[in-house]
Amino acid sequence: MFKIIIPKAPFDFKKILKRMSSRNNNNVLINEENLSLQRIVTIDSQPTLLYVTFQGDIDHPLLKVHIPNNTSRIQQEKLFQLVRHMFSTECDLLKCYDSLSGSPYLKPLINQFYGLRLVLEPSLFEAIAKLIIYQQINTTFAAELVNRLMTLTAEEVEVEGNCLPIFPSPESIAKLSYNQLRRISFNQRKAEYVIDFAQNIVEGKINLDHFWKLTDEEIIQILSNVRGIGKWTIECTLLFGMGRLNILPAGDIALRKVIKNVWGLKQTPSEKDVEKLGHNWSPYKSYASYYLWCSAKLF
DNA sequence: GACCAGGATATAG
DNA sequence: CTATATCATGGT
Repeated sequence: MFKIIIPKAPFDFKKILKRMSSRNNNNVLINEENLSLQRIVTIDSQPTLLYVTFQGDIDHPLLKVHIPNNTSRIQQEKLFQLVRHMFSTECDLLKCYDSLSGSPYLKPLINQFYGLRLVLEPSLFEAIAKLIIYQQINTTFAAELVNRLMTLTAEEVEVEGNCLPIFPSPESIAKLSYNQLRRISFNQRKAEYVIDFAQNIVEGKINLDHFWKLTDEEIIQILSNVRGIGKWTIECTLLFGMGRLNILPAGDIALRKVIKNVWGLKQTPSEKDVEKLGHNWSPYKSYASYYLWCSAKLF
């Protein structure tokens, strides 16, 4: 059993998968040849296999979502909604490109990444926890820390011979001790940030489900008061965790370096320089940030 | 071995 | 309000 979801065109699933592969997350199983993706998502606090394949082409895209056994209608609908959310199927990219293509620096990127959409984590908690882990250290090491964390909490589901790790729930992380994370090479602060954040969620001091109704500014207000979450993490939460469209993490070191190269600057621009460059990318600053970021790694 | 990584905080001036 | 030390490990 499966259901077809029709994303807005243009929609390039190959580029989307390539982007996901470059982030080497162990809890996502990607097959770039079949254009398929598998991972475990949580629906009604129940681990559920998400298995998506792609058919059609960039301008006539079809996402085929497999329906797991023993799921109710309501759970199925939540799963489909999650897929739309994860792959930003409803975003009007043409309008976005129209707005950004005024910049001669961005136009080549739009051609290069045409049809590439934001890829969001299925869970906002997972997105924020990972962002805290990704602060400051190089991305391969950060990905390794995430993998070690998943090994530590040891939740996984076997699917057709493949073990798919599950990113731990807030409850699961909240139970850990700082020393457990230190043993897998978290520094003391990172261990505190991640565990304390999870405890905030468990105790209900922060309600992430409520965030979807809030404006960017209201979310900034709430997250600013959380230890371990600063400007960069908030901006990335809005962008990569929630898919908000007008975010430019101007202080990000990777973004600043790409801009230096793309603009041919002598030295790396400051955060304020980047903000000035991007001030007329509204209301689609997020896709400018995203495509610049992607061009940094050449995926 | 130095220096930097898709930062944040505490502290001092 | 700006400047600086600190974190800790892996890649270059």
